[in-house]
Amino acid sequence: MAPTGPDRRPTLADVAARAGVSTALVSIVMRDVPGASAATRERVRRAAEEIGYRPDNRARLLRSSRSRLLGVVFGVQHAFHGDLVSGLYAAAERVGYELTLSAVTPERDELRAVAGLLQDRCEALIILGPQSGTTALADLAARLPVVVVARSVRSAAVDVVRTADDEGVQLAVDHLVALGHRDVVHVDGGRAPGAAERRRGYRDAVRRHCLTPRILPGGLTEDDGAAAARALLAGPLPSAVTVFNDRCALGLLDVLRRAGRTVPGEVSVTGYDDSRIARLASVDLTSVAQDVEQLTTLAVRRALDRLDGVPVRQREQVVPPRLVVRSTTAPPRRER
Amino acid sequence: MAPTGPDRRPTLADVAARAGVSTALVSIVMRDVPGASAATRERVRRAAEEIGYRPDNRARLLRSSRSRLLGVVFGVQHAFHGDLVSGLYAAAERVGYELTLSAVTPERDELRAVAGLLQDRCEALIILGPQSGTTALADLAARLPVVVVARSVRSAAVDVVRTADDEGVQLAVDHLVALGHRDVVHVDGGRAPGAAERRRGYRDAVRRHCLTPRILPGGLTEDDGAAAARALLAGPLPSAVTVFNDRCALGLLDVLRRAGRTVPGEVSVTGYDDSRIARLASVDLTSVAQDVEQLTTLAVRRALDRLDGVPVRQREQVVPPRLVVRSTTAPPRRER
DNA sequence: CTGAAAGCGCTAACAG
DNA sequence: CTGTTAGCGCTTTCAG
Repeated sequence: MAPTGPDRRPTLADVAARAGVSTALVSIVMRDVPGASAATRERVRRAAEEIGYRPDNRARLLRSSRSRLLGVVFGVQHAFHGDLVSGLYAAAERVGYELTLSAVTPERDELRAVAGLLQDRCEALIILGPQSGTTALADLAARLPVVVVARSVRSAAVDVVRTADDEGVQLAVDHLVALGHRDVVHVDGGRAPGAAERRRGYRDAVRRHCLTPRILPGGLTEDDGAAAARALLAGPLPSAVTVFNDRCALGLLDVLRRAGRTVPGEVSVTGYDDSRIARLASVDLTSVAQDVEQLTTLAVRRALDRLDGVPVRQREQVVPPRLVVRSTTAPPRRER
Repeated sequence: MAPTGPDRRPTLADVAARAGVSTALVSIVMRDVPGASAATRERVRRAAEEIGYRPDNRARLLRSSRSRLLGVVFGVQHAFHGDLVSGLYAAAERVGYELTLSAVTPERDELRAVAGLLQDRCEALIILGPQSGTTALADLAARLPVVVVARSVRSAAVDVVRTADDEGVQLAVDHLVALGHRDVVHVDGGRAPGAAERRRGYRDAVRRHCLTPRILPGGLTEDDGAAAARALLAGPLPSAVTVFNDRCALGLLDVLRRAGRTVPGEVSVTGYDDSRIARLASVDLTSVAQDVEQLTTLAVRRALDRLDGVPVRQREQVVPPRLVVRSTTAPPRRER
């Protein structure tokens, strides 16, 4: 017996009528722009309050040419994307923009996620670690500014904001070598975003130290790390391992320890992402941190610059990573 | 020197002009509703295609009374919320609704998340594991249908779809007792959504088996589990532990194993959520699974029922959980 | 089956 | 400082 009454949501006109002014005035007051006396302002505000008025975003956006809306495509599974989304909200708010989110799920691919945002008339798109191919992204960028975060894209059409992933792994390797390790293996991320850069960073760093690179296929999940650990256990253990990301490192750690190998006693291990899990007291994984604050701020700024037609020097902005040393790395055990 | 040309996005009118028909016809064709001949349909479609027309959601929503939009509030940190969002997308699509997401982040509270959705003229709200108080939710429900997922709320105003969390822990306890355990401890979730129910389920089950309940304060993160494990290690170890959720169980497992205790040799452990992490080969945690498909389908359906004024029997819909037995539970070691 | 016309709720020019 | 006047792009009567 729900009263399905005529309780239409109050509109600008309702407020105007109640306050005895024109709708335009109400609009001015609601948007906090100059053009109304303090007295009127107060009266309008009260009227709006009394009837529980809330501006209609849709109508507002429809009317104004700029929607002040940024579309964000993110993977609902990726913990790191969660961090990025948090940062993006903050960054967007600082510049007076709103975010509309569109998730990529196992059943909902990037194409669909993007399509939804396009219909919402976002001014620009920020895509986190996209899986789409370069051409698809370029096509998209022909329609509106596209900023890709946390993945490098070889296309002049899209902007990229990413961490210097090669540098990140180099930091890890340098740290291990400084500790005295001479036998450092890398477990990679396969075709995941950033994996190629990290692999390269590893190779460069190892060569620079005149050591022999050895790369094991990994991936981005704990299972991939576990598999890599089993491969590692099949032969003589290296003294240190740099792993593609924290999740993978976790799986690796787990299998290693179950096999009775001590970390960092027999093997030192580094992860990547400085995720919450790495910070856990019980895990306490040495890891490479990405600067979320920086990444998100730059991404939003770049989107706005494109919208404002600000000339842009570098299409790709690379943010330096930071090594967070914890307890999974230590000097190698002396064997003699 | 970006050509800020007059390349306005094509509108209905543009398509109409190109196809030599009226805008109304185009609207009909684009929405796939009856009222146009196959020939016209084809012609309009081609015209739209040629100029790359995309309907403007905002305008569309503004004009039609029903937005066919469901607002979803979720925690960007919670892995389980990610699963729920995936399910909600699918469920909404099946009934011809769209989702608009609004994230709760460390800096963006539920209130803000909800405010954003209200402005977007969602028809109803689906809130995942809300932290808001009952009164706040009730106030909200006075404005539009509110469906709360994965938390029970004592209010006649909002609908609830949740797992029978008490039953879930009971399943775990029954399983452990069946294995022969007589000393089962529960590590709880404090004030987290569902924690009270799980505590109660534990207590009931233990009493039913004529055992003595013992509850340790826990929480929802790995660190909480680690702390609980340390507390546990301070005294004689129980033979089994049911933990509030998988993350917490993970932290507990880790500390236990580092202390040299074997699982499930000395202690059996169960988690809750059947998260990806529990399924990892290297973790392989016995856990209670929530039926995401069911939860999300019911949530969407309930929202629609409210919108359609369908009379509703039970405000709260409770979905049975399922125990997934893995390798962290086994018969207790005989001690004599 | 098709087209003309009237708004949805709001903002942006103006003119008073 | 205030009010009037046009629409934003679309859907929806209602005639033809």
